[in-house]
Amino acid sequence: MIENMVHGSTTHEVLAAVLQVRPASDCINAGQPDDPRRSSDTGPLELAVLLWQRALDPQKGTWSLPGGRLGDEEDLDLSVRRQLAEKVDVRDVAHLEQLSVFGEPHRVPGPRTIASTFLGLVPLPADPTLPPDTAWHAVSNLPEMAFDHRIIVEHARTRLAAKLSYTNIAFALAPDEFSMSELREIYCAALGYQVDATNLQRVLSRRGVITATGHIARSGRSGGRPPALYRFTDQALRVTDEFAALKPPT
Amino acid sequence: MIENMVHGSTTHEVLAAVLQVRPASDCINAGQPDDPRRSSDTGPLELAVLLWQRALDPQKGTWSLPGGRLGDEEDLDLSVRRQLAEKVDVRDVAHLEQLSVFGEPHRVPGPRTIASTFLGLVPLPADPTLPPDTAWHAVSNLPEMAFDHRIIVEHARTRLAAKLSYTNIAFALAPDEFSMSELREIYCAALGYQVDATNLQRVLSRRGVITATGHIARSGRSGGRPPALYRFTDQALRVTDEFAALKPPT
DNA sequence: CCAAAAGTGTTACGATTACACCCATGG
DNA sequence: CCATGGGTGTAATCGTAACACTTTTGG
Repeated sequence: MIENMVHGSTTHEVLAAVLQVRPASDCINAGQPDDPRRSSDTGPLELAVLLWQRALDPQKGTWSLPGGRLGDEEDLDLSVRRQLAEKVDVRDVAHLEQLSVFGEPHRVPGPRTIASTFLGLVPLPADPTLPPDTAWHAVSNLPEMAFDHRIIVEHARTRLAAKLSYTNIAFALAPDEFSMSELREIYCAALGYQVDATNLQRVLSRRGVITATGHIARSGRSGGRPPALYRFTDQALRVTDEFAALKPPT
Repeated sequence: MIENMVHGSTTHEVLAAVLQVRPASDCINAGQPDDPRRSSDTGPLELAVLLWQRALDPQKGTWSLPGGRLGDEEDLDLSVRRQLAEKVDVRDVAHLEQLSVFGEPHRVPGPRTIASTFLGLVPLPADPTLPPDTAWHAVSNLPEMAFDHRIIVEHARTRLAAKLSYTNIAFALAPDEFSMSELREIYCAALGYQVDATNLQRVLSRRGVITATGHIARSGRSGGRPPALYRFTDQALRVTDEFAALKPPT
């Protein structure tokens, strides 16, 4: 590593908290096994983050966010996508947005490194094959993490929960087509509390966030009425309920 | 300027969009002179941003946000505060928060420079004496601006408007003590639309954002009942109404 | 026919907006 | 005593939460 501490010159890295709602059984240290009587066959869902384990010092053995040094002619977003593709073989990032910058002079050992952090979301059906040092971890039960990476994951979780409420950001977590029950479980996993499928349907429909496809799925092994399928109207982030209060006059 | 394009090494700057709600007459290019019959004696209020005019190329004559190169051992927030104090003599920043990072490789000429951008707020009574090349500009009527600085101001305005709705961020715009009419005008100026003082009172009181001081101001020259005075309960940012929808069960 | 899952409808509640009305002061 | 601004109260509206009830399927 080239040491280069000329005044005003710093190293810049990007770090991504890549989140996915996925079957808890596929995560390391999943949270408490919840409600055993569940609809889908895949087991309970859990909000998970992608981490790799450091094989070398500093902080050998702790878990880190994927990312790395920004290329000379590289845009920040593209750098994140490149590093996710190269280092952990993840190419299905449906949404990527900036979180904050971490710039404390000694946040990591060695030359001063400023980190731009990102939230990335991977939709449910995708299950990329990961390198051996890489794994999904339940956000509710994080391992010992390197440097300031734990805070970044917390930021990501908070941002996701907030945007689930006032944007269509769940498009980046859900499959193309889904039943309201499936979508409900995704919301429950991401938010960490129970959401009612009926009301979720009404809220998202009135805002135009989801659209019925007209397709009907087959009912599961245990019977039950076959569910109607929906899709997200847009595949890019859209704010749907901007103001919590003090709305502009109509 | 030291050219230093060693791989991975970049220059880092901070840029601040410093906003204040202030008498429109003190701003360059204030918006349309609104409603002439107004309460206060200072004239209509306007949301303004602090800019300095470039005396040299590149982009000579255009207006820039205050900021500059990050110091070697300097935290980002402190760097912003230092540069505001040194370069434009502003020390009354009541609130400072990160906006996004701009990292396109050629966003400015010369060596690659990544900019961390910030929103700063200055409360109303403060009126720092500015250097001659520096002035407040109405956000509704920005001059020709350098590089990507106009976008940054737009981000700042959007962020402020959003947070006025679900946080106590107005503490950083208002004086220590104020009547509801005064606060109403601040909200109107910052949001760009009419807000009702009665309802503003109720919303902010119920949330505990403002507290009555018990003091009563004197009525103005044109008579009228003397207004009760209030203050913000907290002098730091607090989220008061987190979820727009999909609230967690009680 | 019964259990399970999905969908529909109704009610209740909370928060905000809009607006009419009363209060206090200066001229 | 009247114009001006400040404060209080109430009704209307909107959106969501909660929950009971109906529909459709598999065993």
